Amino acid sequence: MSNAVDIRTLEVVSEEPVSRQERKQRTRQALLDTALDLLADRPFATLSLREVAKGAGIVPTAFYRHFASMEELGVALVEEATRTLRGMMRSARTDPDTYQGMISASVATVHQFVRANEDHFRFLTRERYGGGPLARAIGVELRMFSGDLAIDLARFAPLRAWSTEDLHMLADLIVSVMLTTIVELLEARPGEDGKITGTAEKRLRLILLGVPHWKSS
Amino acid sequence: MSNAVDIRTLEVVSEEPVSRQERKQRTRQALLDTALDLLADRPFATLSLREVAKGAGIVPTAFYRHFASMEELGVALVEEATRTLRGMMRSARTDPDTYQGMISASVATVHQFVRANEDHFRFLTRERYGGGPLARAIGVELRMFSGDLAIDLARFAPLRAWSTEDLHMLADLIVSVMLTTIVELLEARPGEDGKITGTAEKRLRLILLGVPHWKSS
DNA sequence: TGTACATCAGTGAACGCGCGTTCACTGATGTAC
DNA sequence: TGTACATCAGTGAACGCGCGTTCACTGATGTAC
Repeated sequence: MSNAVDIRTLEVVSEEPVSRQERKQRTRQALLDTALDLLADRPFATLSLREVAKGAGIVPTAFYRHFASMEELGVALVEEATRTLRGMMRSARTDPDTYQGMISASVATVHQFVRANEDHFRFLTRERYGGGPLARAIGVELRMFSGDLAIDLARFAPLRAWSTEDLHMLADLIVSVMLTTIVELLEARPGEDGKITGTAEKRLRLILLGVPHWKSS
Repeated sequence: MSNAVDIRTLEVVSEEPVSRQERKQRTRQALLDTALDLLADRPFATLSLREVAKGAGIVPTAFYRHFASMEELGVALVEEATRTLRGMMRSARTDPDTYQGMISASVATVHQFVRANEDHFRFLTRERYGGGPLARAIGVELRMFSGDLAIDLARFAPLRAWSTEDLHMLADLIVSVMLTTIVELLEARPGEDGKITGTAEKRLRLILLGVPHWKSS
């Protein structure tokens, strides 16, 4: 857990001069990091401004130098976490030209990103259905994600003839499998990862098996 | 919204004698109903004992005559809501013998149950990923649900040869589509129901199209 | 380079409020005889 | 059927606590000349 005590120690040790702007940015990040830590086992709505400030090593009133409210911090967290999500999407878009290659590569990418950014994914999946403005912001982001995926899918030969609507249906279905997989990975006990990614691949394989036989109506 | 003021009025109007036991049961139900009302737009963790008691028309300290804590009330709510879920499962198990019949009947059942019990389904989907004991209790229930579905699926001719593991994979996939559909229905604007159930049917149809071509490894 | 002033991230006291929980109580319902 | 006692759902005062937010402030960093 990163808090301002650590940061101050670092500042003393490494003698670099730090501008006021940089210090402010570091405190802001400490607030975001503290919130993410606290979110490991509780929903966002239960976080208090005071405990986040305390964790970041500042007095509660100084919180307002960075965010007008906890909700504003929440929005910043959504932005941070969805940056990770977009990174994952970009990383998965290496289009090998077989289904099986695409499936296992995608699942491997999801696995790798989830393990490397558990707190971001936990936050996203937990707040996705939590209601309120954060859930709405995450919903918008996931719909963009799904839209991008639909565009990518349209390039695949077996899907060239599909209507836009059906492509979106397929993309949503794939996203939903991915989200289920992400939640399973986050809830997994150690050593279960292989089983979970294996099941995820099976699910995608089954879905894509139906594609050549699809008729829209 | 039901609260004790209404209840007392009713008691005065309808002159039936009410046993102490019955009165207690009614107050307990008023607490559950109040909580469910408040949960329409907030996660469970943000409810306070005091506001639930107030909504049910009792003083905060009387809350303890019914539940030892808010968490205990939450568990009771999960039980109430999953009773609705099990009712839906039972209702959907009318096994028509074609895929298309099964698909449209199941989706229609889900649609009908969601619209008739929006608050129960909103509670379940919202708390499913909210962390804590409620999320765990709901997770257990959904796994049972999926297990029952796997057993039902095993009776279908095209699935007789499938391994237990693959049947569970398929059942989980179907449950995940159903949950996605439920959330979409709860977030829908008026008039969108047809589009949502249509998409849900397409998703299930695509999945089941793959079934005859499935090979396990 | 040195001085005088402006900026502004962080401080600390103070506020009123709703919270969960304790406790001794009340009075209607239920039971034993 | 009538009386005396037990039960127990709901009451109301009181507590200490953490909350978000206000305000005037401090003192290091930044800027103008």
